[in-house]
Amino acid sequence: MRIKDEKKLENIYEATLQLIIDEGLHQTSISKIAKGAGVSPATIYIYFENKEDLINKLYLSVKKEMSDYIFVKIDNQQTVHENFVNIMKKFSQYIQDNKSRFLFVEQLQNMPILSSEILDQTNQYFYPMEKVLKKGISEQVIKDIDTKILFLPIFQPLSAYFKEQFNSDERPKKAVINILIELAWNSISI
Amino acid sequence: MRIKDEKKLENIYEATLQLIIDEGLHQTSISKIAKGAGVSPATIYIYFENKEDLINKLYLSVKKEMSDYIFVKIDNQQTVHENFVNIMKKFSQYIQDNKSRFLFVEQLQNMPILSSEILDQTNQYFYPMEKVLKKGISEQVIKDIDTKILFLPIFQPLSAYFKEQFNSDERPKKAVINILIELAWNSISI
Amino acid sequence: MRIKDEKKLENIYEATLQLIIDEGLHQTSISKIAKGAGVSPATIYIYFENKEDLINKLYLSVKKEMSDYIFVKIDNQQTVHENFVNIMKKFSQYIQDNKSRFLFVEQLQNMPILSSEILDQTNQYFYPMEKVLKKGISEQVIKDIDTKILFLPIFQPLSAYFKEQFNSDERPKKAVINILIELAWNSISI
Amino acid sequence: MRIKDEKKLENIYEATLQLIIDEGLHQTSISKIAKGAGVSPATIYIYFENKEDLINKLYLSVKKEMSDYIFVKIDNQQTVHENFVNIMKKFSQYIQDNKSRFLFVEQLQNMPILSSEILDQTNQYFYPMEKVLKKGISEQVIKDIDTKILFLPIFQPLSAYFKEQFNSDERPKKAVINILIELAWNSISI
DNA sequence: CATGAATGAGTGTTCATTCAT
DNA sequence: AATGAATGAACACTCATTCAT
Repeated sequence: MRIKDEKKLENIYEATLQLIIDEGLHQTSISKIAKGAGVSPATIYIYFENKEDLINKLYLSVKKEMSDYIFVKIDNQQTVHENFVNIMKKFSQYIQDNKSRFLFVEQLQNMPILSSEILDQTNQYFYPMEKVLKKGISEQVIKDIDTKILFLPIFQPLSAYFKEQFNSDERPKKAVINILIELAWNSISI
Repeated sequence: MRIKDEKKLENIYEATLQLIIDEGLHQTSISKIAKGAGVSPATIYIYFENKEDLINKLYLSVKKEMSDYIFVKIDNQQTVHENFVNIMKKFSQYIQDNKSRFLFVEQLQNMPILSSEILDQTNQYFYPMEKVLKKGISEQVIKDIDTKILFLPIFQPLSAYFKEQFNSDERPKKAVINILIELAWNSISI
Repeated sequence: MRIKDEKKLENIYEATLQLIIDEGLHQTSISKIAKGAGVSPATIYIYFENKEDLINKLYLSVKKEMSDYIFVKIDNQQTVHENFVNIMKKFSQYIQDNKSRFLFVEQLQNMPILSSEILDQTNQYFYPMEKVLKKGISEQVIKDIDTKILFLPIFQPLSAYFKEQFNSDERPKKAVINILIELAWNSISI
Repeated sequence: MRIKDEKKLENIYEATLQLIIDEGLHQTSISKIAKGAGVSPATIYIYFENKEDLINKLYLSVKKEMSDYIFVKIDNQQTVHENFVNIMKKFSQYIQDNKSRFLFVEQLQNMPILSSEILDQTNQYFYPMEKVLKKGISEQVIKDIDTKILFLPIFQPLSAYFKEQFNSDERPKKAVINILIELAWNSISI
């Protein structure tokens, strides 16, 4: 028996991601993915149950990679503000280094193709930031508001900025990123 | 193009919007739209060049309606803060009263099907808010930052909140909305 | 608007029938039918809901044509035996003149693709023979047995004979046909 | 071909038979058979040349089993009529005890997938009945007609009855079976 | 202006079969 | 002998669009 070719799986993921950000989900067909990955359409069905399953698993894998990068070793010695800024910088760095992965995630985020199980799972990936926020609340540095709500002014403006820049083929500006991080802090801090 | 039957156009728009939010763009076919609108597929091609054109025009029309509602008569007698809060309340009200229109706009926002001309045009609809911000800046109530950037912490967190609530079939909470408006103001004010 | 082309429907029916008797139902694909009928696969879906619907409607139409031919004007003046023999001769004649239609019906007869509604409907087509049998029973010429049961020794041996001959590419023999008709009468008569 | 594992062959046969009567030939794929038999698709190609070969060999094997059961020890002491009735009862008994095997045989009987060699071979299985008929003819109990023709009124009506009952999920009735055996005898006897 | 008929090209998925181990 | 991986070709069906009326 032949053994599963890990490279093939990687190729399928990569082709899917590229197609979705280039042409949109509704133009991304299995046969295009197969062509892009250099495999037969039938091969995709060895690795995934169906198209939906492929998209969901890819989404999960990208989100995991993303949060692994962003939340690597948070220094407990640092102040909450320092923690906050570091995470935001990592977040920005990841997006700039992984434009296509970021755009992929943003495009799929609110689409019915993603199962709620997958969405729940990915939300948990951001737990480290939650911990920092709770520490800030207990230290009375951050407003005492449900952390789920606090996440919104933290990540949404910055994400939207990157999206806008990428969609108009402009490079995100360091100065603006810093401003947005500061505004986010202004928003949530006491 | 001369339009004979305004009602037909309305039906096509309505059917398209419903289908897109119910089943997603990639399940929304011309023939389904035609069936939903009670017209022939061929009729749609009298009103629009092609599917893309239909989607773009619908997007534009919804955005226009939205901004018309939100920015109706801004009172120059009021303070900048009052203006700001009023606009944000209108914005929230519109979304709650027009859930499907809002979700439609959000779903399409980052899709390649929208032409950049359309996106530029819709951005201009938010000019009235820009005016308020500029007044605030000159009065040294609001931080002196490019208004385009200021828009991000203002609208993104609130929009994201509504999306999350709607997608998980929960009603948006008045208290949370007020908090988010306040956080937005904290973010941009001096 | 174009009007439906009756010739196209005829072509689709004919192509389907030929394919099924030549290659069997499980080799008869929509695209082969389309090719055979000189239309696009999509066109078939204008005339029929799906493949199953096409097969069922074709089956119904052939059975109808068949029974219309066989049971045309049964002479009430004649004896039951004369009626019986005439019907059997017509039956044999139809089969010999319409080999492909007969084989089509025989091949589909016991397949799950036929809905029970269709089978019920086609059974009713043989009502005229039932009338003759009932007359024979009341005249004490034919055994007093449920007509549904009587149908079996009447039609099954003859049908099987034709099938065997056609499948081995031999012409059915007049003498054998007459013998089988006689045996059928021997079977059911008192 | 040397067969290592007799159990595997049995499983493949059984899975094929079940699938064909449950879902029909055109829904019965090699991979479904493999799954049902608990083997790899590739394994099936060790035992059989291809799908057609598998179906033909299975058909042959079922027919053989069937005739072995029906024609076991025909008593030469008994009259022809007794021999006839006994065979018919065995035939009926087998069908009732082996509903799925019977339906499988009937479903395939007139399909192009069966090779003519196979069909010829299976016909020979019914030679014992032929012997009885010939004895009856020489004793002038049975009409002097080609035995191949005599087979038709003997087996066809009864088979058709069982098919009808099974297909409409009704149990065959003992009384009807006996009537049909009697009608068959009426048909062929002098 | 408006229509339903018509279509070639495409969809996601499964097929019978072969390959490499 | 036996396997799961792999595949090109096919499947039933739908697509966005155009045609003829």
